[in-house]
Amino acid sequence: MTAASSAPTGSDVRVRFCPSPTGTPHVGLIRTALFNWAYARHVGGTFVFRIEDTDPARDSEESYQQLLEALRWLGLDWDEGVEVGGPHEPYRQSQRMDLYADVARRLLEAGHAYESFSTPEEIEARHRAAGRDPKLGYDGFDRDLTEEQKAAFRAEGREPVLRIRMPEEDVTFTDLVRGEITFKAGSVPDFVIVRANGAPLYTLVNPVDDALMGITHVLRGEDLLSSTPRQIVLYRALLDIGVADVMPVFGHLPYVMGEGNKKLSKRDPESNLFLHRERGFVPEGLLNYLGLLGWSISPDNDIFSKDEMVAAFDVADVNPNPARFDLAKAEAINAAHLRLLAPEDFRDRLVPYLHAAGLVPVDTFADLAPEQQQLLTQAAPLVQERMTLLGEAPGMLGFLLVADDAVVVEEEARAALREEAPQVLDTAIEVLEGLDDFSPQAQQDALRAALVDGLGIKARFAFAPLRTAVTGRRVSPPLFESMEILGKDSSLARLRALRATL
RNA sequence: GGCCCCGUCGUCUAGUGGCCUAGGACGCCGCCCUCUCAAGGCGGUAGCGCCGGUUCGAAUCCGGUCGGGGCUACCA
Repeated sequence: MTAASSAPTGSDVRVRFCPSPTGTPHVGLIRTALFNWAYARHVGGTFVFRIEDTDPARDSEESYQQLLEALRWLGLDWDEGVEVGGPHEPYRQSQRMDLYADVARRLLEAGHAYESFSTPEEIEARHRAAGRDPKLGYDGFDRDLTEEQKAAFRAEGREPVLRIRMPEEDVTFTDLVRGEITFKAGSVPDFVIVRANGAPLYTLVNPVDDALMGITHVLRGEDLLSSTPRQIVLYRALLDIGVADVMPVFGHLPYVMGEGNKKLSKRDPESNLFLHRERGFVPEGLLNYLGLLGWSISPDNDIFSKDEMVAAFDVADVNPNPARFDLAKAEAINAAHLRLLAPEDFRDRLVPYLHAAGLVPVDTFADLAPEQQQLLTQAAPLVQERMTLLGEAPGMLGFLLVADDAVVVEEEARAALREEAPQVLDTAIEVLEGLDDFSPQAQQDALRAALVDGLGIKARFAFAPLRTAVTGRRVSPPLFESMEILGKDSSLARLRALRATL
């Protein structure tokens, strides 16, 4: 038995992203969303965003909101689905319960599903009694119960679950990522689609909605690979009773791994999309990195934009082996995108991070006072190619945004001061005081003449004390440009302040 | 245990029988540049899990083996 696979192409392609709203968005989940989105955009198809909230015990509204925010932040727009609507509303499964009840009833009537009264304990007991492995799963005991037997069970107060009858033959399908895959007959037991209390399960609602929404390509995580034969069998039943029109093709995307050799866990902070955002990843950078997990755009380039990815992406090119989430590489990719940003764009994106650190009173550039706007416009270009994450902005630019007497000289910087520091500072103060032109070039010319040529101190040691005095740090934006932005008075005040402590 | 997936530098990958004495990126090391740190430039480090087979020729095809992973719920 082979799944039909005359896969639709071009604008007929319909893919979906259908997360359960549980917990915080996981980078692996987002990678799945990205590949679905990119594929839809690449072929000019439709990207559907559906929510699978059929587990009241685990689903939360907060998590739902986070999913929306995640996709919006990354710019993964959807054509149909929650919030935007579409021809197959509603797009939250919790609002589609009568649909499932109706399909389940028809499946039962058509004989594809049957009522099963066995408890897990009874199933296991039967396996033991027959000398079989008790972990074998459901044994098909209730497949052919008579009406009398069912009535007897009900009389005992039992309510049945609904199970799908698995065929006595192999189930084969062609995976877009992995090629042909066959599950041996008998290896998948009859599975439950509706609980005894009437609540439909994922095994039912996922294929039913895919069918009802006309999904043509199911691109999802590798963890769902083993449930594919059940889906295909159910899909055939849906085709039979007229609920489905086409069998979708499947593509199983490789896992995103964490430390060691295990799936990146939801408990692992690296899996948390928003944590990356807080640390200062830009959407361009994170998206690029996620795109590299299981896919590559070309043999000799790793840096690409969303548009470039859309132009090049095809699921068929996805690599089937698991990919390790490497934060160091992700950050390097992010740094590359930071450098690619237009100067004003980069500058604007700094503001929320400066605000979070309490360095500026508002969180958008437009709301900043004119003086601060001007300062940032001058300073941002000095740090654009020195930063990996936007979250480094407070550390890099903080000294420009605090009062002269609020500069904190870090221990590391003070410890690096050498014995000639007092002399260097005295000389520098004298030289700079006499300067009318406070441009970086003028400062440098004058200071070099006095410190390097005059005192015979190497440039790297001559300027270090000034850097420490002005910025409080051992590492900072270029010194002379920084002093220019601060202005002569402020710069001198800081130089004198450090000198006074030596 | 059963079923299924996966196996190229430390990591992400390119590679679809000869272009591969295996290319790129991150990391790491060295040098250059340099007011710090970056960026940039140059160079280096390091890999086809193993064994058979097919072939004139295999990272690429086949078989086996070993290793890793996932699933095995009235979760999704």
